[in-house]
Amino acid sequence: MVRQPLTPEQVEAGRRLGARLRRARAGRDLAEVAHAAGVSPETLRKIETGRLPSPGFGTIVCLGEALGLPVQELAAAWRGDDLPLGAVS
Amino acid sequence: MVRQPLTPEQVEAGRRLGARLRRARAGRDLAEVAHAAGVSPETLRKIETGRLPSPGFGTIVCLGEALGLPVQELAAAWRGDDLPLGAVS
DNA sequence: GATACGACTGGTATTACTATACCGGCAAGT
DNA sequence: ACTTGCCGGTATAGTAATACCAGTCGTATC
Repeated sequence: MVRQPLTPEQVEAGRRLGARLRRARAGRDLAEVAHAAGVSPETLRKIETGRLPSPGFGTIVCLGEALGLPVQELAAAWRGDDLPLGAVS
Repeated sequence: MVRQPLTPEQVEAGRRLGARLRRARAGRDLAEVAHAAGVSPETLRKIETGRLPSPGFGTIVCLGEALGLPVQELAAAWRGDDLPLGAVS
C-alpha cells in the first residue's frame, strides 16, 4: 500500500477544523488573514470550506497565530473534542 | 505559480519538530508509538529525522496524543519559540 | 573473531493529497 | 451597473504517507 485515500472521518475532522477557523476569522477579510498567515487566499478558503481536510501542520500553526487562536483549540476541533453537542454555527 | 518548494526555514522547522518528537518518545519503541498514533513506522521515522518537514496537521495531533505531548509544545518547537538557546538533548 | 539479533538509517518508488492559480458565477453593498 | 467578497470547478508542481531494501551500529551469543 502506498497512501490510502483520506477516511470519511478525516474529511469530517477537516470540516470541523475549517468551521472553527472560519468562526475565529469572523468579520476579518479572508485575503487579509491569509496574507498575515503566509498562505494564499485560495488555500485558506479551501481549508475553511473543508476542501483541504488535512492541511500541513505549519499552515495551521500560522493560521492559528494570525487569528489569535491557540493551536490546542484547533486540535480539539479537529478531533471533535470541542463541540460535544450541536454547538453553534 | 503552483506550489513552490519548501523554504529552508520550513525544513528547519521540520527538523526542530522531529527532534522534539524523538525526545518525547525517548525510550519507547518507534514502531510501537507509530502504531499507537495510527501512522506507519516509516512515516514516523521520517518525521523524526526531518525528512518530512511539514507533516499533516492530523498526523502531528495523533502523534502528540500517542506521546502525551500537548500540541502547543509541538507548535512551539515548529516555530522555534521553544529552545531559545542550545537547550538539551 | 564470526554470527545473529534488534533497531535505526538512507535510498528509491508509488499514490493521494496539499498549495497555488485562473475561471466564471452569484449575492450583497454602493 | 459596478465593485467586493465568497463560491465551485479545473489544472499543476511539489509534497505527504507508505512500502521495500540494503547497510550500519551495538549488544549478545556462539
